[in-house]
Amino acid sequence: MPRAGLDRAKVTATAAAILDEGGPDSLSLARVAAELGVKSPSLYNHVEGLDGLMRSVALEGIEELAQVCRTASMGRSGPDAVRSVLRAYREYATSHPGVYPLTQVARPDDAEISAAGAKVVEPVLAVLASFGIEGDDLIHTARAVRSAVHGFCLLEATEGFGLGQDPDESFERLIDLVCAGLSKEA
Amino acid sequence: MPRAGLDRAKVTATAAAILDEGGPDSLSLARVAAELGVKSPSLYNHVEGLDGLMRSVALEGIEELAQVCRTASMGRSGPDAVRSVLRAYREYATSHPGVYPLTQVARPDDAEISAAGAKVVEPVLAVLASFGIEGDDLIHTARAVRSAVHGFCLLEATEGFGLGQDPDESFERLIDLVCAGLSKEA
DNA sequence: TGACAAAACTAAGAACATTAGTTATTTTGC
DNA sequence: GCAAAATAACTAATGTTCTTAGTTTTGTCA
Repeated sequence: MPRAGLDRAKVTATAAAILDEGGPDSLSLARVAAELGVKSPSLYNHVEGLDGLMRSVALEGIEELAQVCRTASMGRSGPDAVRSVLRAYREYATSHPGVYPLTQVARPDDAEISAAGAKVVEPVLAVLASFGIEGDDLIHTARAVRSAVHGFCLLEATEGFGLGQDPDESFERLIDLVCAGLSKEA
Repeated sequence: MPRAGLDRAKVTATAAAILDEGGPDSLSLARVAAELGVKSPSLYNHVEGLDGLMRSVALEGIEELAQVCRTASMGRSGPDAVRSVLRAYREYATSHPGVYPLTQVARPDDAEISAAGAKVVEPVLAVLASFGIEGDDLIHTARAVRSAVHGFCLLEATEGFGLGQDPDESFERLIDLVCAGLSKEA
């Protein structure tokens, strides 16, 4: 029984790769263990079962997504900032089709996850504030914008759009629509 | 072995109820069978396994959703129609939190599901056409609007919004934002 | 070097989906 | 009304999975 040198990060990364590769149903402890050359009970030394593993993957994904959005918002304001952040958000979602959906299931009783989620919303709030929106307006508007981009990414990930028109073009139009709405709002 | 008098519709309805009651992970053949006073292999006489059952639930849900949207769009146009259809859509989603997500996973190779899905999009297209949008614009705009409402419903179903502000109010603002964007577009 | 913690293992259990083969009950055809 | 065919339930069995418990090996540290 040579030691495999695993840790939480390696297990989580393997799970994320399987998820992005094979879709939501492809993830199992058995699969992860096989990938790592180990038997599934061994994973319990690093991760709290399947639920704990999925939580780890989600947390990692949320933090990456937050980082991406923060970077995209830096030094920008107005429609330019909206475009930049939404594009970056979608870029993350499309390049992590298996992990992304996990990042969007809230666990109100999990402080760590909630805190990470707040970091995703932060840049969005900042961008909207640059339109002069504030207070309750800010929350409602942020929910609307988040809904739009989230819905788009999910539909795209599940092939929900059918064929024909270019999704890239559709997404640019979605940004246009959001910006138009925001300008009228302010 | 008294006969239980099952058929596809009863099995599907039971599955839908379980799903709406207990969430996505609560559905199993064992659970459905227990609910119906039967052993799980018996369900195979009515439904093609778990996958077939989920497909049945999805198809039923899509058809109901299409009906709801069609009704809401009748005799209306412009922002009034947008408001009516989006509200009806959300109303269906919130009252069927377990079934709704199933209605939105596309299966490009399944003609029956695809056809039913098209019937949901139909009223949306009609409403947007009443803004004078047509051609490729129509498709792109429909995708954007659908993304927004879909994303909102999913986030709401997974408690993604956190507490504080009233989701009803947020949804009305989303409608406002969409309408503002559409007016500017046309 | 010897003790202890960590990480792997084997074994076993429970829940599930699914298939095969069997029996009872409808329904249909005459 | 009755025999035959179709239908719907069942039991039994297999394979997969997660998970827990207990064991053994490996690495580290005094």
